[in-house]
Amino acid sequence: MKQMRKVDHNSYEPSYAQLVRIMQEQIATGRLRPGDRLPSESQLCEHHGVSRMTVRRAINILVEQGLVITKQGQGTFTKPMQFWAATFSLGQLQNLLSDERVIRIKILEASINLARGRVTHKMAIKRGQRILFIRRLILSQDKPIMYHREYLIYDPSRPIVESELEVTSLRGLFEGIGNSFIKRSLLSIEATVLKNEEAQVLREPRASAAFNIEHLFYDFEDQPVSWGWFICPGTHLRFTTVVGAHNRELSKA
Amino acid sequence: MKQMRKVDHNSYEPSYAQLVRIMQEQIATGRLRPGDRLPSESQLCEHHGVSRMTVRRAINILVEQGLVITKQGQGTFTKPMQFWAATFSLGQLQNLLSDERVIRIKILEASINLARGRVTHKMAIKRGQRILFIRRLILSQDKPIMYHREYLIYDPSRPIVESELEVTSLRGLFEGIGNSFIKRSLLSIEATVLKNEEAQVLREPRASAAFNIEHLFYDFEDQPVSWGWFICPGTHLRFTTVVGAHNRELSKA
DNA sequence: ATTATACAGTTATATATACAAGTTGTCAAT
DNA sequence: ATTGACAACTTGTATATATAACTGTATAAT
Repeated sequence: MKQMRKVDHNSYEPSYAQLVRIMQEQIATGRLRPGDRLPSESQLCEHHGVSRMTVRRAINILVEQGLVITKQGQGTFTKPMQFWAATFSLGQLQNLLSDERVIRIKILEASINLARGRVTHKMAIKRGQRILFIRRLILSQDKPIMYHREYLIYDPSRPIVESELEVTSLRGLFEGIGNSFIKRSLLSIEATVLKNEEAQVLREPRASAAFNIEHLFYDFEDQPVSWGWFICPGTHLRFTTVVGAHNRELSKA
Repeated sequence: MKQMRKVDHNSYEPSYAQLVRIMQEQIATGRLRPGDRLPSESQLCEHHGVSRMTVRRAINILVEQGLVITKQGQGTFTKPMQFWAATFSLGQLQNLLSDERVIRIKILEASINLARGRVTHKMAIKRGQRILFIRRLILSQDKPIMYHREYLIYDPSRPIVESELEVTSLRGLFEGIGNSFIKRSLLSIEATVLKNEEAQVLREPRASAAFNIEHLFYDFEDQPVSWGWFICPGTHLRFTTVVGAHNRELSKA
């Protein structure tokens, strides 16, 4: 406790945020080792000259970040690094479209088909019902980097169809995809090797590695409205993350 | 506001948790559409008969879940589904080792090599320095499901070496990996195709798809202690997630 | 020895209050 | 018409207080 920095009440940084940083520092430097008990909330109050609510707010943020756990009646303890807790964000896809590069979207096909096979099951429609099928190629500097195929419910009363076709930028595509008509989405990522058609379209070597990101969107009536896949060659994409004690941006919570 | 369920003060469920569920429900059912403004905090206080701090606690949880955003001076608004916000957890690897199945770990090699090439760079050691190299095969029901190769700092004063070798269960492997000596870890996932040796070891067809999970562990002195890869054939692994408005478990925050 | 009770210390929940800070609209003065 | 001052309303920060729930330990009764 002696060697712990104190909260500066004259700083512009809120007390709770300072407290979070101080505790993060204690953990990252190893002054608090995994399994150690933190000073109790009342001790922290006294040491830093803040109220208990402020201390609790800071601790809650640490809990949220996975650095500590609280046990009622016992105390608050630092957690060992949890390998399993690592998460990868799809947001890293956005790295592919750094703003300097020119992103274009080329519509390879837009046709109305009759549903059959897996589509009927996935989108909860009857066999033979009409359905819109779109194939898109996403280009960066006129080089293909992603291949998107998608089935859409064909319903003239829903404006989603027209807007989907007009999209010409990747950002626009995803804004269109995650638009106001969508309540939630199921996503899954698989590792695949490029099929012949995919390799040809993407101008990649046959049978090279790729991510397959499948998406299934539901509207507010819990009806599927879109089912599709992004094929991203492995040469362009890599998901990275850091897990454990380290300085991170402070999410206001 | 009229059709909103109220908090039950006689329930065992804390008020703030009830409030979170109620607001989640409002969003998921579409009574609150993306972009809509929530009732102000004071309105929610009055409607539910709770204090403002309780309302704020509930709203903070919704912010943390990515369902709403708050704008000082304006209000709190529901967010449209964010495609980019989707995250995939490594914890899904644990599905591979459902407890019914017998998980074994077979050490294929454990040798002391002289560092050269990328290893020296990644682990911040000098060329020619001695380094431990381990190859492991993770088996489920005696069928190979993962292939792990790892470089470890060779330092007799550190007990990590012996403990790493004794690991015989997958859970133990990861607990050993994420042990108290590790402060943080860099992880990255790539899509690859199996090389000949990998395919042979894993008894998979040549050139089939796989995930390559690379890890780089640091100790509390920020020195690398382990660098390695898990090769997971795509047939065994798939990462899934749900994004948007849906009922989720309530993380106490 | 076992069980029950009391107590101290801890986190969890909830309220009431005050002020700071940001946004928007109103209204008067220019 | 533009500007500026101000009021009204919003979320953000922080304190003070009270009570509940849980854990572990010490003590007393059986």
